[in-house]
Amino acid sequence: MPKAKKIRHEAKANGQLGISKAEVLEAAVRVIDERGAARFSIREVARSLGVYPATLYWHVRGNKNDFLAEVAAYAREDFLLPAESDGDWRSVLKQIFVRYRDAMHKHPNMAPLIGAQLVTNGISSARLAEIILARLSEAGFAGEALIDNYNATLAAMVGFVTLELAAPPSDSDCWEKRFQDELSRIDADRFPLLHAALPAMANRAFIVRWESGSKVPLDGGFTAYVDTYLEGLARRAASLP
Amino acid sequence: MPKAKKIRHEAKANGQLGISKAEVLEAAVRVIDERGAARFSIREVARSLGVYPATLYWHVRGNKNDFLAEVAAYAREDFLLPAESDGDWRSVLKQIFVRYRDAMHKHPNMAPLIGAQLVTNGISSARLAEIILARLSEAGFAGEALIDNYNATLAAMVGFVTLELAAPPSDSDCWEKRFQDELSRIDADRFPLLHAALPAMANRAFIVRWESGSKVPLDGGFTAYVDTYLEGLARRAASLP
DNA sequence: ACCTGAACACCGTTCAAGT
DNA sequence: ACCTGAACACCGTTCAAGT
Repeated sequence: MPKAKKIRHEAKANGQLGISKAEVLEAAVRVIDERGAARFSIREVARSLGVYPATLYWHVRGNKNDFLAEVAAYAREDFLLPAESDGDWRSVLKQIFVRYRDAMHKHPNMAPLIGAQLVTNGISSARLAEIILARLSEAGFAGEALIDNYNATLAAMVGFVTLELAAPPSDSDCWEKRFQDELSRIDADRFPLLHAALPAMANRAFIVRWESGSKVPLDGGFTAYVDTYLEGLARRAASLP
Repeated sequence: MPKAKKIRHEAKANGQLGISKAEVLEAAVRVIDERGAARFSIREVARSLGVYPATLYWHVRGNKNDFLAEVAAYAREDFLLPAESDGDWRSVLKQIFVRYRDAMHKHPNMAPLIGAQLVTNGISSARLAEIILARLSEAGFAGEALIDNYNATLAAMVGFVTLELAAPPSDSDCWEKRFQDELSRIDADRFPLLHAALPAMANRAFIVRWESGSKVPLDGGFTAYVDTYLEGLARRAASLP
């Protein structure tokens, strides 16, 4: 009997037998948190549970892609705690934006997955949709404009964080050096503004950074982004017929 | 001599011998365009070039992740044509947003990759950074606020499209049916607004859609998103000291 | 219903060897 | 410099068989 199995056997010595779907998904989240989405593998999840790989196919139907989609949906549901916040629509939306970002920063390796995954799952997503629809209605949007601004707002909520937490290509730091060399060779004549701002921007701005937002958060950028979007939303709501 | 090799041998019968790095990256883009990022493999790229897998490791250093990062950077550079547009800063930024979206809609399978990839490469990215910095400066932003709004603007440019073109989990349409069933069971008491808007929103809004933006573009949402962001930016610029 | 055990096709990556 | 050919460890997925 292999070691992992033995551990599992002891852990399950109580009445509970077998493994639940929730356990599988939680284990998957743990694997992604630890190793990153790129190095995620079904066999690794199985190992961490002391179980044969084939077992997981019983709990989660479909292929690896479907598996990841369910993990993303589960995580989103798990991370997005109830947002029963009060205040006007503008401050509630801001709270939701901030809360989503906070949640993702606790699981940075999940962010790209969730951002680039189409599937959503069940109740908590419906609750989120309902809240956003409610606040946009309160702001004055209706009909087709309500739907358009719902899509815009959801994209705004998820968009910044997905980019902010994009993963660097590999763990080796050799490319970081090459990249910094490239930056130092940016032509002051062709790119005067970029050249001038580079000391302040290096590793703190898109395109010229080499570390992810999990190491170097872009707080100022996020605040500017949210405030700008909500300011625009308020202005456009005010000019509705 | 295997078939793919023979083809390649004939194709290279002219003076040109060997394979270039650009050829490798273009082949990779083709593979992603055709099969999607999830089903991308180094061996498949090698096959499409009539070459041994090991060959690719000579042209692109690092592992599969690094390979994908270079493909994403190359594609971004290739897709983002020069944007020597005239007009005030607001209309120029809008043009850039629209152009980026158009480019991504031509290679929808590349969008999630580019959106979730940290690495950028060389000149065209620097040009993009310079243009955005120039237009934001023109709007009145400077110093730390310039950097913050640069980050916000870049995220705004990429964010919506990344979500819009998120990939569905698998090619099987069985989950689409299950998903639509779930939608039809949304509780009208708990989610009144969502329930009411569902006929108009189904497959046309985040959370309640089952097809990607490559099949069902979210044009109205994108327009609302861009106009809202730029309106906010203009207002905040106007109130600068 | 839930899991084992083994099998198969495929992939990423390395490396010595060729030209 | 650039590519072959083979090798190895690992993975996704299936399936009959167990309980």
